[in-house]
Amino acid sequence: MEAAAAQLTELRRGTHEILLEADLVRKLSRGVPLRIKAGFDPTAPDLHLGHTVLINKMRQFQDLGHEVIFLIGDFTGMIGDPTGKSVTRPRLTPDEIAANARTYETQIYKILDPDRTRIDFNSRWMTALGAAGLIELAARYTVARMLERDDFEKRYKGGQPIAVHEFLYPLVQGYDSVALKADVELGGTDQKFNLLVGRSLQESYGQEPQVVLTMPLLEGLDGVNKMSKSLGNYIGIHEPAGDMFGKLMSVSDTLMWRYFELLSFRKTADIEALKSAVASGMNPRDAKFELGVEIVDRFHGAGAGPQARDEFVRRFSEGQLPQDIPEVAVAAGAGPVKLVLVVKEAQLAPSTSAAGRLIEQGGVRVDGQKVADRDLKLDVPGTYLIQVGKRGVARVTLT
RNA sequence: GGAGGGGUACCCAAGCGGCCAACGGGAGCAGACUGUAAAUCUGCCGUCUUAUGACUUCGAAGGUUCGAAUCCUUCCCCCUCCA
Repeated sequence: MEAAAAQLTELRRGTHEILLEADLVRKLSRGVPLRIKAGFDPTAPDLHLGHTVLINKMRQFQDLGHEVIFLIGDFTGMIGDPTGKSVTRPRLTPDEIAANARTYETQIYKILDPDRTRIDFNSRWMTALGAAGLIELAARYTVARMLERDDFEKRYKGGQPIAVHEFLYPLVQGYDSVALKADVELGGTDQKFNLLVGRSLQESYGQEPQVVLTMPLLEGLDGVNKMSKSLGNYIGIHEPAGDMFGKLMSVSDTLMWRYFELLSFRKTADIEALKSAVASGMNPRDAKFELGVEIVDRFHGAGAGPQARDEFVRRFSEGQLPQDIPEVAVAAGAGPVKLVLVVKEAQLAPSTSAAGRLIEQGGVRVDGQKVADRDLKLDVPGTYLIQVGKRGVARVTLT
């Protein structure tokens, strides 16, 4: 195992905050593998790159020789992390939880080492704790300290309701650390309060308090908002290699470095070298290529990255047609059909009106020829190569 | 319980009897420029296979009117203040 100082340098990368860093150094110096804990929602996982920031950090701990616990909060899921908006969630059935856990596995093992990952569920100890245990747990924290959490504080001062059970969320999450004897707990910056409760509860139960390490929320493709599904500015880890690569390429040069920092497994020094190469004339696009290749390789297997890059160059830099052109059959009936209808039927536009607009704007090509006439009709039967915008292509056969 | 404000297209937000398919901004899409960068500029941004046309849309349902997102009635939902 590497020296504590060397480990710390890597661990600091991309990290928002480490509390307390001195504690971490002390723990690392013992040369014994540490227990790293991070909690996840039991609801159906559909991870995007934003989520992987935290998982990457877990991976980093693994690479440094530590033990990682991927904790699924099936018990806390009943409470729902308090936001003031969310209502208590219905309990998932054991089958649903098991299914979600399996989905998690297929996703996280693209990043984590299965041999050094433990998946656990907090219902394991929370159910056993019972009502009496819960009361005992609740006795270890005060309302005043609970109200330090800023959304509680805001709601309390603002006269918004806070249900009593909402206080249980941080307590249960903290108790997980007690049950697991966690050395370090990872979480997003928004988790800071909950993570700190864990520290305090561990002390109360006579344990050495965990180190809290928070990771920033990754900016989405727009570079402004956090990456999230609802904002549509995300890259899902299940997306096809081509889409994944393309989306990474569309990221701004500034954001690219942020992605390198939080998503790449390259050494920090490598990234610095790349940065100075770009500063002295390297095409930023080529640096971005490297990022894209690394990420696509990770989620689609070695080799998929270079392939996606080559296809990207062929397709967009050289303007050639893609390797695989979807074949679409459209039943057109008798006589010539309007192109707008064909475009709609081939799912290249949501409606004929939209297809018409696209034609007017010069966004539609048939067999490579730009179409100018909105009312253009195609002969039936026949096969046509139809292109819409930069991305939409299909070989459409009319019958 | 009392007083008041509001619900408009993906989001924010004008409109308050006809000129409204509905101002403006954001997002999105297409085009130009490029490294499919970003930024910028231009255009589009309800639907409909026959379109100076029809149909659907302004919380819901009714009503008044030649004509309503705009007026009236009832209902549903949000928010603010007082108790």
